[in-house]
Amino acid sequence: MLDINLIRNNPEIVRSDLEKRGDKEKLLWIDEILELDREWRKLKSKTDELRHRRNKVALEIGILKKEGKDASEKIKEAAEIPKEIEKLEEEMKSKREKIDYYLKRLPNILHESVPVGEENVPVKFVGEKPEFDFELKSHIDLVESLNIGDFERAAKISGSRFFFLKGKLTVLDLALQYYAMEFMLRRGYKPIYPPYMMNRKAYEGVTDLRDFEDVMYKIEDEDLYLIATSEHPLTAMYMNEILNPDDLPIKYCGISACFRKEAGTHGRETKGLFRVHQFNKIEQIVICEPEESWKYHEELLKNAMDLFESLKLHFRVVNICTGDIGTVAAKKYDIEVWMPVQREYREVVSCSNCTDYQARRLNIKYRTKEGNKFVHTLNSTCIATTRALVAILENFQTPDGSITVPEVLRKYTGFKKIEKEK
RNA sequence: GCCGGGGUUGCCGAGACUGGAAAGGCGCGAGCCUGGAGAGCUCGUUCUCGAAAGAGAUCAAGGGUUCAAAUCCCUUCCCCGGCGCCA
Repeated sequence: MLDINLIRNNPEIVRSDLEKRGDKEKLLWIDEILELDREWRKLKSKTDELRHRRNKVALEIGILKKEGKDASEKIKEAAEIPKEIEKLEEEMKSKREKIDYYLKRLPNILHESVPVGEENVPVKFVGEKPEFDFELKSHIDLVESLNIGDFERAAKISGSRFFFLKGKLTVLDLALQYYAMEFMLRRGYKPIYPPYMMNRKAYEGVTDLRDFEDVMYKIEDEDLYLIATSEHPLTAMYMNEILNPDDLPIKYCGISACFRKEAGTHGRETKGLFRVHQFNKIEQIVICEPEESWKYHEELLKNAMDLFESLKLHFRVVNICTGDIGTVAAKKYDIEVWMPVQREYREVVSCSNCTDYQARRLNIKYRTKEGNKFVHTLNSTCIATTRALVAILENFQTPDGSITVPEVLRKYTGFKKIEKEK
């Protein structure tokens, strides 16, 4: 959420940001917000005046009664005021609701380095594109031929985009999680398990409202939603708190399953592990003072890059453009791993600096000499196991159809190779 | 799920029965004092509107009663204790 004061005092900043995004609809909102805000403030000073009078009279009644004098005149006067207040309050409420509607939907102010347009800009390439002298199998074919997973039966009981992992592939998934957790632990990030469900109020603080409908699974008859990523509970956990600056930065390594509806992607990649309704993810979270957030944004990216480099996967980093960035992040990097079967770079990591956008919605502040200020929140994938598994299966396959386990994971799997299982 | 006790400002904590200006302490900040430090004293320490003076809001959340609610009534959430159920 944006600061209403920013729109009041520097509407041109907000306008030029929306122009950069090419969002003509929301551009029109600014004047409307300013007008509603003017009206709201007028009503506020009127109602405050009425309240002031009511409070004064009520106090006088108290004094008269204490002295044993007749207060019926004053009581009659005071009884009239609440009706007037109520009328004005209704008007104020409707203005406020309209302002909030717009405010909640206005996107964050972008960092100046965000590329304008529909093209993400590659900023870094790591490793070499691998060459293969045999015919490659897709990860789906590999899973099925090695009997290390089952898509058909998962579809039978749960629907498409669900999966069973079996045997050594299950072990590999857990090995990735443990390896990533330990990797982050060594870099000073505290491992943490969040609740897998969260209520609506907390959810609205962390996510884009349109995503909310397309992505979230709702629990029937409960005010609860399955988390789409541990970023959400781990950021929302400090809702309505004022943090001690000595406790900052907070660095977490979230470990959880993630649940996503993937509405609006019918027909695209309905089978396999790439786009699924449920997967495991190790996430990086930083909550820090505003002055430090750009430093930590680079740190989060570095952590994820180092991890993928240690797995010996070839990837590139892209700076996400205005057309793709969404409403919450001020700047976002993706890591895209080379998938040799599709001959494409595909997203495996998303690394965002949300600046004070989530903090303002969630009301998370920290104490400073100049008063309480909003913190900055950042998040990045460390590893989402299913997409990493796709990359590993396709990049580490051998001519005989087996899979070589990446060196760094062997200590956790206890085996070097995945061959056809019974 | 049932019974009982709770939720007050950054933290602790009084006020509730009997409605009438959110006590006191700690922490933090500014100032006075000091050769310096400490102690002591004074002021400040949430949000909103306002150029300011000032005003309003705020006692878990929401509603009700009342001229007036932290205080009385209702609903919901959360915490603690006991009982029940349970991997």
